[in-house]
Amino acid sequence: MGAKTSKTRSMLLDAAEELMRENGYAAVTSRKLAAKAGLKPQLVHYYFRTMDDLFVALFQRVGEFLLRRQEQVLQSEHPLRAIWELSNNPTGVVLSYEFVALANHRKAIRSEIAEFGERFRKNQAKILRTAMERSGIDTKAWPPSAVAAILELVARGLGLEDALEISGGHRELRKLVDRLIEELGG
Amino acid sequence: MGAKTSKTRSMLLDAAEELMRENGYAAVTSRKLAAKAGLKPQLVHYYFRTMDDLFVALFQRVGEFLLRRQEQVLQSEHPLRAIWELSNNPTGVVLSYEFVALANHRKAIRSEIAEFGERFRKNQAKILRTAMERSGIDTKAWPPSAVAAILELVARGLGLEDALEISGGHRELRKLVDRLIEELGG
DNA sequence: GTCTATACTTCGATAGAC
DNA sequence: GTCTATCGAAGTATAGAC
Repeated sequence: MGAKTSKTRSMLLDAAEELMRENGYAAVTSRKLAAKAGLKPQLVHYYFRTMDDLFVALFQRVGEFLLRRQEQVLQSEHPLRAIWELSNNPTGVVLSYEFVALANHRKAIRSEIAEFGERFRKNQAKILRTAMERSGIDTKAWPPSAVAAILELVARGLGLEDALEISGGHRELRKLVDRLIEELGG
Repeated sequence: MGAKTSKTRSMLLDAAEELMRENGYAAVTSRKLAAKAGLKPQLVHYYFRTMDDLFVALFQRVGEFLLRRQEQVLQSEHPLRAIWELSNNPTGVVLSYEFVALANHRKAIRSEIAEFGERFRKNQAKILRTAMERSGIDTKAWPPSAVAAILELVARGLGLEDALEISGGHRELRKLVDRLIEELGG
């Protein structure tokens, strides 16, 4: 079993991330992966016992990256807008839905995603509560955890529809969100 | 190439739908499909030239079903609640995200989904506009197409998170949605 | 019109060489 | 610690029998 610090290992994760984004999780096979990284297929199994292990390792890497980005949001001048843009980013959205599809039938991935999702949501709610109290919004009528969920789900959903080339209502929706963020954060 | 009316053909589609729901799109292979339906793998290719053709046929079947359900919503006593429940339904949500993942890298599926998505969104917006005007909501400040998008994205996102066993903010969110639907539709 | 025998490609994973 | 030779199972698809 290869070392976690190995350069080769992180090259494999890079290739896996790219393949997954471009061609979906089903395209992440030991052979295609190795071809992309210029390595032999068997090496994949040296660094990751099973393909599931590889997916879990990749998800953890992505998850840690997102949590670091989220901490930067806390220090941002416009936290609400930063939250929105973090979840709306199109390349991130496509990758995240690949993991979701994987999670639908692989328990190891599902529990990773669930754990990350709860943590991420909790942080968002905390950031939101501060911003809302500062703006004098009634946090009883609009619980920050619920608003955080709406904000994230809409941002991600919109990004996904962009990737799928669905655009109905998007112009109006973006304008509406802009206005609401302005009201909440201004 | 087999007849579209064939009993065997629709059995294959049934099995494909079930497999996709339970084990994800990658589990829909000619062999597994045939095993589930008690048939020979080669039969899959008799009724559907390629696996992509099968996915497209299945999506069209599901899409037509949903559009029929949507028409019933029009005649419902509580259209807003009916819209919400149509998109929030957990078994439907899981299947729909499998198709989304497929669409990320198969053009034939993507254009099917895009076409369906636009049609569905447009219908929702029409239902919503009627309901909102009846309740005296300002449809300039709240464009029905944007509200339709929010409603659908949140409903589907919430259903998805339920399937993934993420629950942060859900209780508060459902309560909030209940209240808003009440205000809009009461 | 319906189904099967068969080809041949690609898969994950292990056992063992360096 | 790093990488390779190799295996058996599973994948799609076609050519041809009934």
